[in-house]
Amino acid sequence: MTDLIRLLLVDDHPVVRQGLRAYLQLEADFEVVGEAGDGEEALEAIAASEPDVVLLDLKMPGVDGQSVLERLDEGAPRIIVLTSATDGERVPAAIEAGAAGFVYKDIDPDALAAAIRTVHAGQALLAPAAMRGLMAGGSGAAAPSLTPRERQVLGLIAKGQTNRQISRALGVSEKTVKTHVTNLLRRIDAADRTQAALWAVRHGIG
Amino acid sequence: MTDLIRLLLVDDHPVVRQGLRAYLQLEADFEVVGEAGDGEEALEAIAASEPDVVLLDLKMPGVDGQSVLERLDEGAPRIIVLTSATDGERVPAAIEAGAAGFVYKDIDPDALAAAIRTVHAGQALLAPAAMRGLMAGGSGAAAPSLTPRERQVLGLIAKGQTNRQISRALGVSEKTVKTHVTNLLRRIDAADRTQAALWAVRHGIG
DNA sequence: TCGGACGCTGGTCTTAAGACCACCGCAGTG
DNA sequence: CACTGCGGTGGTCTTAAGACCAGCGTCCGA
Repeated sequence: MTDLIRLLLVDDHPVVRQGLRAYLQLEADFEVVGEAGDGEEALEAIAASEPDVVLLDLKMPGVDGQSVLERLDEGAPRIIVLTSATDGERVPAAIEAGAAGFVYKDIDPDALAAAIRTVHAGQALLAPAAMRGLMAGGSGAAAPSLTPRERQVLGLIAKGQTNRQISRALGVSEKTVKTHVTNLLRRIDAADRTQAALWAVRHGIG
Repeated sequence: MTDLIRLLLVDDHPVVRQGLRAYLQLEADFEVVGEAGDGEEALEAIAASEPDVVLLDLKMPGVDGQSVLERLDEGAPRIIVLTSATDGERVPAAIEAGAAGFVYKDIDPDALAAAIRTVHAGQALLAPAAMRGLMAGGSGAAAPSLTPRERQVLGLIAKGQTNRQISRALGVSEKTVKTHVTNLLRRIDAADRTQAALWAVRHGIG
């Protein structure tokens, strides 16, 4: 095997990185060239070690995975997003920001190795069926489709505020707040403010 | 070294278990006698392999860590709860249910080994300062003050369900659900279901 | 036995929430 | 110019939500 795939592991939990390294070192065509515990370190490590493929956790303190994706240039390594079942909602935005695909953290080692090789070969990863609906609707239903004001109102809903409280906070009438609420509920396909608040939490709003 | 500490690793992410095993196998006085990916497996593995110390993740699908703690008997192994910075709110309830202490998942290997030995020797782990306030007030304001049914209803609120939907899911009248909602709102000091849902998310319910 | 906790249910009432109708002004675009 | 998007506001109406009154039966501990 002459074509080594250079890997960088980015996750804030050392045990995750250690576990990944333990798996990946067993593959003859992989070389783990570095690790990073947050986005800042990741950017430095990418520049320093020039990996081919980065396994990137999105949810990290400080500079997170999404920020890393957004700061990478054209000639950057391929990115596989590591996610867990409860964090899947961040994935569409990450894909849109340039990630080549994603895997669940509970993936078995053979599948992970295959994913890495697939991505390294320039192909896209096939999303699990359970994620396709989310990704199909994801870009359309994701936070960017909210107007700035709607997003602001949503953020306050996600802090548990009533319409009246929000109207006072923003210096507008309660009627205006209700309008924004009605509009944003339709956009994010939520039936009520409780669902909207939960949606906001999952999308890192508020 | 004649006194081996038998360890069981419980976490739904294989990479975490693999990483932990990689660390812990380096310690001469530790023996990793098993792994489990959820609470059910954990209970079986505890019975089968009789570990001295269990490293237990609280947040797992199906039977979770808290349930494991609640099902263990008096003569059970010592439990160290694995948590991340964002899941700290579950810790007080876990301690109350019998865990000997907790460590963050980003702990370094030496500190983890020391924690295991401390717990095995029958001592309690010292909580980091950042957690003391939470634990001091934790027992009073934490989830255990909710009745089992209230907790269940709260879990469904935190999934965005209406009272009617919850009544159908639980096979009770909507009136009953409203009663539980009224009661739980008062207990967790929330003004409405949206705040309750957010509270639930923060406390790892639902 | 009694009292409290728990789960269940009914009734009455108020109100916040949200849908859907309408309109305005401003800015940008074809 | 006409149209769209955005932010703002008013009106009407329905209903889900939640507070607070009541009651029942079961279980458990003092």
